[in-house]
Amino acid sequence: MELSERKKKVLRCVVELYISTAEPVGSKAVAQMPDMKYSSATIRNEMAEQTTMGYLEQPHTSAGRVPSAAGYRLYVDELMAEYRLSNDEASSINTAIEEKMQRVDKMLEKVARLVSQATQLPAISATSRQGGATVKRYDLILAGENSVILVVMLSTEQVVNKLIKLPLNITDTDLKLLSAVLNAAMTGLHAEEFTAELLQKVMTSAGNAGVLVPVILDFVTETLRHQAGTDMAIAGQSRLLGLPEYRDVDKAQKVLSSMDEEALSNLPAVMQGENGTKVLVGPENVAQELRDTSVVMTKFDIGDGMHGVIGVVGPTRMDYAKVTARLSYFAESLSKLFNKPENSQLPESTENQ
Amino acid sequence: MELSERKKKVLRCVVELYISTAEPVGSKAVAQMPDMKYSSATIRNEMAEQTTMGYLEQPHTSAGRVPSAAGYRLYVDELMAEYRLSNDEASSINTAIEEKMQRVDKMLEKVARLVSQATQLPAISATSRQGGATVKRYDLILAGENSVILVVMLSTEQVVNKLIKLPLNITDTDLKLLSAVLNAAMTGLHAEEFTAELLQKVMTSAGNAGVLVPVILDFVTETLRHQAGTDMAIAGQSRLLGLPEYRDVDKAQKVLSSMDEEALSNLPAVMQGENGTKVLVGPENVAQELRDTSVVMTKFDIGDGMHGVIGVVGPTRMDYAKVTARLSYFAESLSKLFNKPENSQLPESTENQ
DNA sequence: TGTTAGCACTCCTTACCTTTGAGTGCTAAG
DNA sequence: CTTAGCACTCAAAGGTAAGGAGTGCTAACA
Repeated sequence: MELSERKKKVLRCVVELYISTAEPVGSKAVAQMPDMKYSSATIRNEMAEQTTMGYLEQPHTSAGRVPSAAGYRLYVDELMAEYRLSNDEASSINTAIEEKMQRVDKMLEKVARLVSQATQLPAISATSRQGGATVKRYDLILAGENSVILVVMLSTEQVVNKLIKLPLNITDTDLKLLSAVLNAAMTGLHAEEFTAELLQKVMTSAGNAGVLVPVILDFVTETLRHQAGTDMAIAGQSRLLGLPEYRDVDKAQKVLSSMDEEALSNLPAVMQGENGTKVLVGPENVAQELRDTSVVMTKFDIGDGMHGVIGVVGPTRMDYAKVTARLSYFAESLSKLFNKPENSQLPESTENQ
Repeated sequence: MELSERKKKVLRCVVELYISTAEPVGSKAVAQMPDMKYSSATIRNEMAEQTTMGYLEQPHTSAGRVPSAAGYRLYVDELMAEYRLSNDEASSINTAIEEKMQRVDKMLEKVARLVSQATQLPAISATSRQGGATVKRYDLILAGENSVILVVMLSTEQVVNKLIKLPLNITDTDLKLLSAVLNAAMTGLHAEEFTAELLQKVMTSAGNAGVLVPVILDFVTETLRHQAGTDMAIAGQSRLLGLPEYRDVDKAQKVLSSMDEEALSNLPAVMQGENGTKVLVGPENVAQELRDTSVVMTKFDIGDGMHGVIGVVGPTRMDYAKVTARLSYFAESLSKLFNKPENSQLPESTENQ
């Protein structure tokens, strides 16, 4: 069933007025909108009808209307005007990403912080991967008398290292052998393939430096397992408190602590398969605590089957157009960044001086 | 000037009652405390006197008394009974630390989370170092056709790495030369000593692989600066909202956002030199936003001139005895953990891409 | 038939007033 | 020096009234 043009227009006005004022919207206010050609009485009828249809709600008889979850849904799906980022916004996002992404190990944290800044809402960023990573190569560097640096390159092009202290002296030749053995026997394997038998086999053939094998294996499996899991960061939680709907401390606390906990760590799972930007309006959230909170999230590509998710949490009354636009742009820029490694840091900025 | 025994006893009662009830304390309530041998009238006089002395405050004429900052100070310094952790508490902290500290790069985050759990307050954990780190050695590993792994070992024995993609082919010999040049010219330097002239000099003498120098230099300075600076994590912010003093959303927001921002990143600086556990009561905090919030923090040792700080943020009315006891125990346990090197569970490792 | 002006009605919000009671300071007696 | 007694203070709680934004409905109008 399609709604009439007028219905759509009115609903859209109500949603947008409510988004910007956070107060129930009266027929008069709608009538006063620039290109609204109807009187408040007509709009009153319209709104009454839409209330029975379930798109609007009335807090009490003599109050204005507030969009229902269904109303928001319709708005997001059909009525929302595409928000086009200004060049300023776009380039400020780009330069922010560019500046902050120096250290990848803090990546998630920084992304979350940036997204939160851009949207003025609490933000979450997370990574997850479909399959498991494997090891691509091992290198061993003798560093001083009795320590060796293990450098491991993963199939994801990520490089991790570990400093290992040696109880006894091991020569460079020993390390060369060990390294050769490792690269021959222990590459291309998933976390669960590092078995005790493999350990035995590698240890015996690694000769003198074989004592290092258990430590190395421990480290590698731990790393791979960690890779497979989900890592996440949260930023800007305090922004929630600035919003009128969270003047109610209990409400705010529920939302914030469900962010703190794992309640939202299924965020990447929700995005499984999906592409583009996903909006969960209020009750569409599974978690009970988020019943009157909306979540907007989007995926970005890290390459090699790995992807990340960024999302924000806010009141159902949030500026979906702006938020989705900014989030998508972020995701796009991040994807570019990660998939263009030669270009050391810069995602192609649309139109930057 | 020493206070009389009776004065101390009364003050202590007031503080402890207020800590547990969050309501202004009346003379009657104090008189009813188990070992209080005076009538409410006597205590009334006592409290009136302590009010003029500045240890107590009266929200309004007909209300009970609330400890002032000076009152808390006195309590913390002299009156507070040492809280002894039960075996249960101690061992649960220990097992928590042991279980969670698998990966060092997430260490801060996990410590913060644990501390927050143990104290039921928002917690911060941070690391900082006294001097600045320097680079001890560079290694370059050719990894595939057109990428090279830079491995940098710092004076702190920390190892960091970065994968660099090459636009043109560079031979192993080129890298050997570059590596030699780097190790000769760019070790032992602090972040601020990496000047433009140095860059020029190294670039010219590095021959073919000289193009890599700017990237390397960028990475290294950023890393050193990062080392010198403070790294920190926050957890459990939402717990603040459960406390009656932060029912006022504006107040809560001020505190939370000053945690989010750098306002508290001077936390390690505050601990500079100091040892043991430090309590900052309300206005003793420099930051304006924290005027009616207390901070308790303590240092722990990571070894190699590096130390960490853990702290919690809460209302001036907080259970100082419990909180300081738990915090100290945490710090102690962490110090032990970090200074037991054969316990190989804690590699100093850094991930990079 | 769709649109609009008018109007009575609803009911939340705000302000103001009163009551209540916990807690005080002071005084006088023990 | 301590304590009982008492008048006083003032925030908190509750109740009432005025104000006003917004509605639904009806009737007139294009």
